[in-house]
Amino acid sequence: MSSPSSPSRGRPARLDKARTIRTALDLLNESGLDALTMRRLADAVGAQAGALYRYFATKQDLLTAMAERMVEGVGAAAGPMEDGDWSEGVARLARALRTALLAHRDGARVFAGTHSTGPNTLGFADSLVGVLREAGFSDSEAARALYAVANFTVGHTLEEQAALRPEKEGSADAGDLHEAVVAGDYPHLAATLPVLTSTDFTAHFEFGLRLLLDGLRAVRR
Amino acid sequence: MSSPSSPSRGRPARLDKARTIRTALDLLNESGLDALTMRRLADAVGAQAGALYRYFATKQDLLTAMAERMVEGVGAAAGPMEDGDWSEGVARLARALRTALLAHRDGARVFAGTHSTGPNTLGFADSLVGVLREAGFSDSEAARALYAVANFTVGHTLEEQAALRPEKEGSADAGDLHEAVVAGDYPHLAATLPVLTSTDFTAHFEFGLRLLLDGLRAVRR
DNA sequence: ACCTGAACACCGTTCAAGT
DNA sequence: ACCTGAACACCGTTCAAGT
Repeated sequence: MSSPSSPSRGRPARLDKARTIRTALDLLNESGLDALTMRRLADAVGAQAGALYRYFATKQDLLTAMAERMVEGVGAAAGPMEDGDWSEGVARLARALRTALLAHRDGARVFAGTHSTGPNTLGFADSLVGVLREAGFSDSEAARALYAVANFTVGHTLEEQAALRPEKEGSADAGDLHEAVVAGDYPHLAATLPVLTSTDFTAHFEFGLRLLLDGLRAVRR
Repeated sequence: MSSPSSPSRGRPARLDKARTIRTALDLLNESGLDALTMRRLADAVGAQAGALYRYFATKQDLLTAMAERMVEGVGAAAGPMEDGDWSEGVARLARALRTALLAHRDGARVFAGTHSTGPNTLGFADSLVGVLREAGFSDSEAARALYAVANFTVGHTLEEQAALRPEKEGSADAGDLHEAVVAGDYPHLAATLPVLTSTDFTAHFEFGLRLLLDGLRAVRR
């Protein structure tokens, strides 16, 4: 029933999977994904790097477990769906996903780089598809809408966290964009530069989300 | 006028930036992003790893140059915009971006991980914003639509290339998803499983793109 | 001016050996 | 059963020295 260890005799296992994942997420928040190494995680958890491989076959495995834990609870964000405002239900789920990813430094990068099939990730997907199916959308419309909303949300949050990252000498930021647009021949970008370099990412996200929801309204006829 | 080198006397520079980028993209196609190391690239180009740093300050710099080169020409995809079908213009640009990313192994990953302010990237952005502004959209609508379309397209293609990647023992694929959905309690995912595990990514992409375009139609009143 | 050679400070992963 | 210690085969990056 329990794996990889039962609470049997012998040493009581100084390492356990859940605590290791929590520590890894703390480390992520403190130092970012690039600084999250198996050696540093082992240090933080009080063990040697090799010991981590008893619980995670690879680093990718660890990252998948972190991604799964990051989206805990987002599937419940649709709320009680009695009144049946499907578009508000979808919006709430999309916002909850973005919020969950934003809650951890480089959260979107971790999530985009993994493919969890755990209950949190699948629970989110099931909720979103469920809201749409119960609103009368076909199976294929609902499934494809899930992908559209999820891919937009992850793509957006990837950009958002990249833009908010402390620019470490040479990595392009909003200032570079401004410079390049002014220097080059981009009349339309120049005209829209204030919006393009705006840091109101919530407004950008809500605009894209509205496009998708209005598009879904049009699909339903 | 020329940097970092003028065609002066001395050795004629066995390395040059453009050729190095081309070789890097070839290497990417052959072996994927994880196998693209400065040492292997140096090998392929007939030099020592350290020599690459005369042309690229960091590996991130190289990746940015690769991303910029990958999207060469996508800004011209809107076509001659006399007739003024803005939605077809936007659609063509989005499709051209996806196609350009798909043309290189891990193309979306490289693109998502960088922020080029080069002429190809900005040319694409200027074209997309231009199509919308000339169709009567406001500056902020056009700018935000650019982000929505680009973030969706990159997010989608990231997923598409991840799904198509050769599954190397343990990385989740469509089979794992099927298994997890059937094993767990996900009624809506179970019902839509055939669509969810479909590999017709063009259909998925076109559906999401249509949502965005229909949403934009609704915005314009 | 351009590149080599060699080093520095790391990585992820494996596995015999200890307890 | 669980973990350590040490190794293996790498990394990105720097920089004196050569030509």
